[in-house]
Amino acid sequence: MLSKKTRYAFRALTYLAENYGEGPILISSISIEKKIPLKFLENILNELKKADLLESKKGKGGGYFLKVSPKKINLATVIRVINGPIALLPCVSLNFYEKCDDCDETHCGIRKMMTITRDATLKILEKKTLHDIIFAPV
Amino acid sequence: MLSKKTRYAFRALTYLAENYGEGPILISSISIEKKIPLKFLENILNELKKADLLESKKGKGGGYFLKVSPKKINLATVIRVINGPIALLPCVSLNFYEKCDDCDETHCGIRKMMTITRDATLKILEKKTLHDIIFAPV
DNA sequence: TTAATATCCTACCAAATTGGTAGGGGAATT
DNA sequence: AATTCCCCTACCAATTTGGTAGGATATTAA
Repeated sequence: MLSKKTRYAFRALTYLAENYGEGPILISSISIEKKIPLKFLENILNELKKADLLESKKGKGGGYFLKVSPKKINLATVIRVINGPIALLPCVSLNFYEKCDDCDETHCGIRKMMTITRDATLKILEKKTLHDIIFAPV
Repeated sequence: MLSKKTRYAFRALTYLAENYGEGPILISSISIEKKIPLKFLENILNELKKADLLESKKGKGGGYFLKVSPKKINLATVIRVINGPIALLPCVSLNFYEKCDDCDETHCGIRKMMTITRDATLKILEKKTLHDIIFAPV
């Protein structure tokens, strides 16, 4: 399951995507509009910025805004930044790989099944973007 | 990510699947063979039994064994019993549904994307069984 | 140049979850 | 009756999660 933090991240990003191209948005606006605790949100937006998804501007007229178009930010990227691995096992993760002890990976059947699962999941999450969230058909 | 407990469960079930039809297997055998802490394993097997995946026999010659064929136990079932929901959000879960506050579900774009993701994941996890883990091709 | 504005950074904290351990009770088999 | 083995309850330490608090730092406008 995605953490509450990740859900906050998606809601904040959705808001920024809806206002893409309209200049910086205040943290406090996002906080109020999307009902996310302000200081917690600060942290989240900062992480997204360090991951190069957002840019920020300080001082009056400042705030946060998407660094690239909503069509170029896919869901897998967001999840990896805030939530962590997408794969169900560390030994199957592409971005957070960890060897499992007591397991010959080339012959591990569990690993094979989880690899297939990961690929199916990624096929969706890497294709869908913030744009798809906003303009999802009813 | 799957918990360590779930990984233990899969390893224990794999072992039982390999010995399917050969009578009860001792907890202690599984514990030693698969290197799982004995008392922790007791707990896991008991949960799997309550979920109707295993049967047990007490007294001498007793132990645990699969209730049905390895081909009839799919991975989604195991994960749900030990790990919990498969969906990435509670409001998208089929077996552990919870309403999310401040969210009109019929219009929530995030929810739509997570539903698609869930379906793609389930398509694999509900089709693959313990049998597939054992006889996965190299 | 100074005041106002807004992000950034560090530290702390409570509650929940995870991954166990300990010890005995009770049922079945020989 | 003795043994074997499953079953149940309680406890515990470490980690993660979901925050809060307070100030430092950068930018802009007057």
